[in-house]
Amino acid sequence: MVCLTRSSIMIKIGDFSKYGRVTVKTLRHYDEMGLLKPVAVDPFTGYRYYASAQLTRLNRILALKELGLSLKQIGVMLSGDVSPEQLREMLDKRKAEIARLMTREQERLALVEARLAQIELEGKMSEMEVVIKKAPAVKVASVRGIIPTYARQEVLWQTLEGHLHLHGVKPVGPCFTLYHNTEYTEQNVDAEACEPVGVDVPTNRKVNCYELPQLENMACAVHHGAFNELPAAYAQILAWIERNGYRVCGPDREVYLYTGTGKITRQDDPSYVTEIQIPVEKIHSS
Amino acid sequence: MVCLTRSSIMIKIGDFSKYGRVTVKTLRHYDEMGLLKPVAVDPFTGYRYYASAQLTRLNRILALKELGLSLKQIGVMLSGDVSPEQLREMLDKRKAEIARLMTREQERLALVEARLAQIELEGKMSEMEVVIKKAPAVKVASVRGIIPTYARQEVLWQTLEGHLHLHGVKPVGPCFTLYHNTEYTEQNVDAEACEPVGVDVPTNRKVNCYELPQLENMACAVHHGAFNELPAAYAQILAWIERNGYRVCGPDREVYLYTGTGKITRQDDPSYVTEIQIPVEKIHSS
DNA sequence: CCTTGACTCTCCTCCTGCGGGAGGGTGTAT
DNA sequence: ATACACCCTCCCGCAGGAGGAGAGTCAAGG
Repeated sequence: MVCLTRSSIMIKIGDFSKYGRVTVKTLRHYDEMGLLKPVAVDPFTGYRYYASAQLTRLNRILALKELGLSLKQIGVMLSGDVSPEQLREMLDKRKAEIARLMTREQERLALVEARLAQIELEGKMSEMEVVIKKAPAVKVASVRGIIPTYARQEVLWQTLEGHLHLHGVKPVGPCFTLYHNTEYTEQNVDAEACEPVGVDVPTNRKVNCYELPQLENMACAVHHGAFNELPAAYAQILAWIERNGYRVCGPDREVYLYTGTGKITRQDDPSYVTEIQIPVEKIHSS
Repeated sequence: MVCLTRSSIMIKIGDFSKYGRVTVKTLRHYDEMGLLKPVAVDPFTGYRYYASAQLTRLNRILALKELGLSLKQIGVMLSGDVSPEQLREMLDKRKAEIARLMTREQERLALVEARLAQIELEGKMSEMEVVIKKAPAVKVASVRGIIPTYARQEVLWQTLEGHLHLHGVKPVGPCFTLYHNTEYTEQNVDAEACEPVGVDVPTNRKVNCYELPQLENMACAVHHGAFNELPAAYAQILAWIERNGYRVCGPDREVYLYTGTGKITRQDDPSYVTEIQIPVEKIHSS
């Protein structure tokens, strides 16, 4: 059945796998990878024969695998031509990787717990999902001004689109409004109507053209419905931001993804689709 | 270039991928998985057309993916027929999984740091690898006794092998010695010579036959060299055990994987291969 | 109307570290 | 001679896409 000690110079793969506590499949895999070649292979039958001394190398492989290193990295480390400095470098890299993974899992844990808390509270999943995304840099033409209420943006848009039409420039993406108020207000809103453009647009007293820088962390959520429901949507996102340990760190955007014919005629069209994007940063909980 | 807002009821995959900040590949993948089907597919060209309202579902998917859930699980959750209780159960399971993963990574981090410390200290990798392995339950025939020194085990082995030969029983694996001393000693060693057997062997005053239970955590290392070098090997393993937060918790085994002709004639044959197995348990560092 | 360039489609392969199984040869003990 | 336990080499599958080949489509400008 199992080979005896005295014949151990030529161990068949099954016995070697028992001594090393790994599966036969694993040994064949390591052979194929070049990590652990049997001392002999019968040229006729293809049988692999191992020597007990190879358990040392097998253990080395397993020990490095315990550290979470890939088989390829292990192969490099065991290839022999690695200096202690290189070795230390690899382990340092691995250490940083583990640290990254840990913080990531930590965040996930927090997210899951926030979800669970919400389910306890409301008995269901939220109907609005908030996701952290990156906003790429974008060149915009814009008109900024103080408007009496959120609903009264027409003057900004008319100025902007007239200007673009005049210069024959077409937007290259959905338009959006930037809200510069740092506190919530119902009146005298500091708003900036923006159209993404592909080329520079001549500016004047009213119309600007510049590049919005890339933002790494935008809390984004899509609102599907009338504009007059947007405040409720904002409230939900802000609650999410607070629940998940973030803080608002800049002007938020309201991206108009679908507005019917393109002319905003009513505030209460239920088919409108708007994305709210709020730049946030992580609060460093010490 | 990019579709304008007013035509957004039929968004092509490229634009939709920009709005949702995912790759086109990902969208196609989700389509194939059945997670997010476009509202329309041109039957002639195969072009996928999305509606901006589908960003809601996309965000839901991304939010759940952030939690580390698999696409399959997400599919179940979004299928609609999941009660809040089931939902909570799934999240609870996920939470436990994250916790498991975290402790695992924690351990890995400790292992990596132990390695790094060792490299700092010795300037190279250890030449002996220690690995934690499971020892399966094994039925053995054995002879136990107090022997004057480690090297003087012949009497035990002669008794045991004579008995086995008498009953025509052959070992089914490499033999080993169990050392029962709880403290280190050079003299009057409490040793037990063991041969794994497949069937019950008649016992007598000297020879026992019983099943060694399975052990979950054995610190294992292979020594490749003469028996009189074994004390140094033990010292290394014990150092490893201490460095890595374990504690010895039972009698250790010395497994004779290769002993030349099978008759131990010399103590200093450099081709001997011996595995040292020390049962350990994790110290709960509070 | 035609071209051009940007999109889009459907395959196909690759990545990690093996596990499972098919189909077929080996070795040894009875 | 015949079991029966081993061993071999493919090949597929796993998660979540990335990368690319080869070919078809669409819209704008000349």
